[in-house]
Amino acid sequence: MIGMAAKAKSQAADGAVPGDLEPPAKDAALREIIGYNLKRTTHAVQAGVSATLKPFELRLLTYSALTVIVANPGLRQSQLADALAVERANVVMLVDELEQRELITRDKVPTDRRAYALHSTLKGSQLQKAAYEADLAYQNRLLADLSPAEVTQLTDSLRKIEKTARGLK
Amino acid sequence: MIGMAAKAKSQAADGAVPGDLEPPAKDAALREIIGYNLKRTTHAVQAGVSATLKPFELRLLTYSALTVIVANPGLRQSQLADALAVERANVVMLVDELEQRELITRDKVPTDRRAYALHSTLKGSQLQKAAYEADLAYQNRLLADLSPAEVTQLTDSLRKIEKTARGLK
DNA sequence: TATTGTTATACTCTATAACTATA
DNA sequence: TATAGTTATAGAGTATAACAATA
Repeated sequence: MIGMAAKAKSQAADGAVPGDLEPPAKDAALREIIGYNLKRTTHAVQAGVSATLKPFELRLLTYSALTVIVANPGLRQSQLADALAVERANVVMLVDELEQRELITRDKVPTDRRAYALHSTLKGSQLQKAAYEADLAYQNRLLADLSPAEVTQLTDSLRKIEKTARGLK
Repeated sequence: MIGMAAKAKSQAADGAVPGDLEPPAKDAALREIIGYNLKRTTHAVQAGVSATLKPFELRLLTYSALTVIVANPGLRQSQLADALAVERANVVMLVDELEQRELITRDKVPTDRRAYALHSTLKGSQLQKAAYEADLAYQNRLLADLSPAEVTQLTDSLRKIEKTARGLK
């Protein structure tokens, strides 16, 4: 909160008040900017997810990568990059980290000697499962104020926007 | 895209197929994770907004800060930090940058010699207005697939989630 | 020529801790 | 003591460019 008096709050709700020296609600100017709402919400959620993942020694990205690998055994690094919507170059150290922790293996592909096939180890699958359950529990708390229909609507809208954004690029 | 055959695509849509060697849809494993959908969408949108702001030589944060300052003349740096949902320390260089570009002024507050009151200059207001219009135009393209009701619902859901996330912290 | 993985580098956003000058 | 602004530092996520090996 921006620390304003109740008086200023009601003024802000009434719209512009000439000579109003108190600032209006903190994000009034950003309220209509969808990108900023997305950013604020994402940031707040990510802080929670990061905290949820901390006991598993996973970050957002390592968790996401591990989840994709568990669900898609044998995929290539470039496919993982696509799935995570980041550049190939940025998954290298990610995969290094998971491999060093023996959560995944990087296996040579006989038919294409440039490529690696990624597989989770048992340890990796187990860690992913535990982290995933913690994440889902966190999400349930996060979405407590939303009806199932609202959640569906939300993810639907997010995907539409993402698709449009990538298309515009 | 993860570069799969149409065959694999339809299999993925049908659910798990034993012995399926093709990876399923790229984000299938992440589909139910609201945090990841938020992140992906936000990232895609931010790339677009950044591109939109580039001609004005503004970044996401400098644009957001300038917008808040234009709408809230005289606010303090700590209030700006609150409005942007970042720590005080992180707005210092932001404000430095805007001040050096003569988009805002940092004025001493007579009643509190620790504080600065932030005001946009004419140049700053004009730049903000132009950038804001470009941003709104981009948003309109971004939200083209959504009905007004969906947009309202989306921002509503985002705020609910943000509030819950900050409350859980 | 195009693609897979890699290295190196840099930028943006953010947090934390410790400091100063006020209040 | 508490607050406003500051400095310094670190970490996370991402992009770009250039390269070797292979297709």
